[in-house]
Amino acid sequence: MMASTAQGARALARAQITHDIKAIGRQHLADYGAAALSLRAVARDAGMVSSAVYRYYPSRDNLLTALIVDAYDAVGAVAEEALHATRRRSPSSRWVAIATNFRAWARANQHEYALLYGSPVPGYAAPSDTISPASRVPVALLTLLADGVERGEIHTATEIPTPRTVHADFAAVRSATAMDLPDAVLSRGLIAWAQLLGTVGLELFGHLHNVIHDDDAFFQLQLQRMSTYLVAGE
Amino acid sequence: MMASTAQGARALARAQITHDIKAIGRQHLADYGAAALSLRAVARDAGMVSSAVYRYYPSRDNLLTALIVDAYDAVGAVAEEALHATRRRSPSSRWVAIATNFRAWARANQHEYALLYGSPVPGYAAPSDTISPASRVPVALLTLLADGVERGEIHTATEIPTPRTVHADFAAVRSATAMDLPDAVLSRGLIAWAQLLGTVGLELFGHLHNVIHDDDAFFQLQLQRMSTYLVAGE
DNA sequence: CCAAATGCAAGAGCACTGCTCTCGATTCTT
DNA sequence: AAGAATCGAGAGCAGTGCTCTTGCATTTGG
Repeated sequence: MMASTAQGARALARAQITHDIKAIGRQHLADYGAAALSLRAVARDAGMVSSAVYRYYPSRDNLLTALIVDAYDAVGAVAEEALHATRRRSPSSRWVAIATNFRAWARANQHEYALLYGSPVPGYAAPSDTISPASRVPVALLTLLADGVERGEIHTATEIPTPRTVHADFAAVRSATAMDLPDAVLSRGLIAWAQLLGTVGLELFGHLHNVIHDDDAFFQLQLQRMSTYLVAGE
Repeated sequence: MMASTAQGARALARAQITHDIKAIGRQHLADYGAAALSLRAVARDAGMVSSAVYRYYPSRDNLLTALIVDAYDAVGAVAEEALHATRRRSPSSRWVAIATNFRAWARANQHEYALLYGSPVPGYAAPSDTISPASRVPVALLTLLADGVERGEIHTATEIPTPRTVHADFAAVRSATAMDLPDAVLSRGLIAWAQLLGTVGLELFGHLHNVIHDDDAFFQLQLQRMSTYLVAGE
């Protein structure tokens, strides 16, 4: 009933154990993947019986959600770091920085990446507390674009008309983020975001096996093309 | 020991039952997703005990592989159909046709799509008999591009230099497919392919929820932009 | 044409999973 | 100090993939 800190020794122990279980779960996730995440195995590693874990996480999906939130925050932090470190650079090089960091995180945390951006685990519905951390990377991209628009470094003309319904959705994004992003820029931004997810997915999920051997150089090339398109349009 | 057709009545029954099990498995896959595909449940639906199924599919992963191959062939056929139906049209409208068909198939077969292009099921290594059906959609894209290059309808100039290692990989694709596709075109083709996978993934896996409401119009818009970029470059 | 070899379905069983419930023991609150 | 809340452990249920044995049916060879 006390949600705050520094309660009794019991509350402290509870916080510690809750954290430990999550850490072990994260290790299992990294080692064996989400589908192989077993509460019983985590319990064994934590030195307790499986039913005891249920005192801390009411279900396996609940633990998975905690890990998902952490992963979104981790990759979001990585993207934001690149965003801020490149404050004075051109929009295209900022996108290169963000995307490069994003891919590096994905390669270093393959199972987490699959959990976030691959197929959702069946029967699992992402709870609402995941949507805020999940939007950190997209927001970083939008910030980069808004900065670029403000400085006049991004092509904003609309060669292709935006359908009315999509225009309304884009307007909602503008008001929700308080960023001034023309339809064409939002459209290209979502193209770049989808292209990044697609390229990283192709690489990580093995679809480029025996086709592309120098993954680093290939990614860099594609990213260079895409970042040019992102700022200049076609 | 007889692999050919029309052997005894027993061999016929075996082929029939093998087919039936796969059909039930496909139904379960469509209904509940790959991770929930249970050999025991399939056996129940087939009216036999679980151990009997092992006479036809030596493991769950083996059945899954059969379903994956079928799914790749199904989506490959859909892409090729669009390719051939648009033989005389412009490259960009051909890509629109292929991508539209691809997305329609993905929406109608969400769990299959997740199985093919989402995160790979953990512990499962795609056997080599999946790579040929898996390449049907990419090959359709390459064919479209090669046709366009031959007719001079695709921008082939190279504004961005291709790294040596990637150039070698691209050259291997050229010789393997016997298609004359300049580096720049291959690079843009892989951008379009990744963008398609990314956009469909974003939509199907719920990442555009509460952001984009008119999925059809949005997809069409993005596709229009991308197909223009694909043929014209930036 | 009958006997041996083979194919098959069924059942039991092993080790694992998520999850629930009960039962003492510890800890916190009053 | 007494009562209430919390905790870890254990047993148990229903489910999973997979293996092995057992008995029956079919196919094949002499």
